[in-house]
Amino acid sequence: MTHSPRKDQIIKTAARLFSRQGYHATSVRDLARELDLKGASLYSHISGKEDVLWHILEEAAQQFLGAIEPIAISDMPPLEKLRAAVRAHVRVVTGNLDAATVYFHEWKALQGERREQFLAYRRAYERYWRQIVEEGLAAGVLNPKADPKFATLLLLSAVNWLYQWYRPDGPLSPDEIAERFTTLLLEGLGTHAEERTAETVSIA
Amino acid sequence: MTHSPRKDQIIKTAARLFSRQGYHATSVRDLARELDLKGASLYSHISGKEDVLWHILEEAAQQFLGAIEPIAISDMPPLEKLRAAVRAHVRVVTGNLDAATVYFHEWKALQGERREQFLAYRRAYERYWRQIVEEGLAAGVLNPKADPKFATLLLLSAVNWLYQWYRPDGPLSPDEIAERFTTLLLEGLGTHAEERTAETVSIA
DNA sequence: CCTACCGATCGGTAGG
DNA sequence: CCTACCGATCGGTAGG
Repeated sequence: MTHSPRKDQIIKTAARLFSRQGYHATSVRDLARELDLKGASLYSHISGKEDVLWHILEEAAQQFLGAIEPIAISDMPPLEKLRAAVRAHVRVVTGNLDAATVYFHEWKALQGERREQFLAYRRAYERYWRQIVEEGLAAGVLNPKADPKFATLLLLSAVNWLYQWYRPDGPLSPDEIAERFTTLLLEGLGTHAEERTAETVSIA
Repeated sequence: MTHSPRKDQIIKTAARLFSRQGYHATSVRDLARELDLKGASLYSHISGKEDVLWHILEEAAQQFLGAIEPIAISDMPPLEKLRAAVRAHVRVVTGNLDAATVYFHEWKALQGERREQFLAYRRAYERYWRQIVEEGLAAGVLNPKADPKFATLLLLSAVNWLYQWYRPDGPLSPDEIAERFTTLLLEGLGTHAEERTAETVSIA
């Protein structure tokens, strides 16, 4: 976006405060104090408190969409798309942890048209995931027993929960986290002992 | 708990409002209006706004713990425990959707000791899940490549996200949702074509 | 359960 | 970017 450096700083600081205390629990004066100025002075840079929230949410939404879109419309093999999408999502969350937390937690504070706009962004994002899953099913590289809606939900659940537990000082890099999650999701938590035996027998 | 019917009604109504608008965005007068009385009248039943939040959160925490504990300490086979735990969790969420939403979203509004107490409940709950996963790994019924911490995280992500999309008027019953999730998580989203071939060959 | 009221704080504006 | 200020609303209390 084309903000002044000061406005960027305000938005970034607000994302930190909103992510920790929540939008409603953070006052305009809290935000101002963090920036070493008076509450009233903020209003030469912003038009209102919700305006700040909107900028955080919109930028986060653009990041998520901008990360997945090129993957979804590319001609990678479906399984590669899935891996790339998880990696992209994990990178956005880990690279913008405050904004991502606000994105998942605080959008309900939006009113009216902006709320609709935000939900449209989220639906568009989920649609890309759904597309990738359906391609994988059509290509026969995803479990044919998986309902597309449910499989998408499972993927989104896993990646969307990341902001709850990710810590930058943890032992795994974002890409390692993505890799492990994808592998676990694709291979499954089970050992498939019964299925495998049955299949081996039937093949033999 | 041993509340008066009126207090139960207050807590239930508060859970509905808190889950929709958030704790900080819901005023004591909003809550009173919903109960057809004046804001000040609430204070003969409650000792403060945070008190109401605490009751919602504590009851939700007790429900989650009360559901998983008997499963975790039972002598069911590990895979059955996992299925039962998912089913129990889904039942708690779907049967108390407002409280569950508050449980996941609004606990940050708690201050001091109650916040610590709440986090202790959540850690205890996650520990039960971890135990079940580790039993499954030890018994050889879970994918030996799965890191216990990661596998637990994946399970919790899937079940914890449920409150975000579950609607009581949806097509699937809670137990059907649990069943599909467990199957998908255990079998995995992939087809395992490569692995299966490799194993078949090595067995043969 | 009510009326009446409290001080504190809210988001935001005026004017410089 | 500041001081000074606004009306509205906040959670909560007193007293009945």
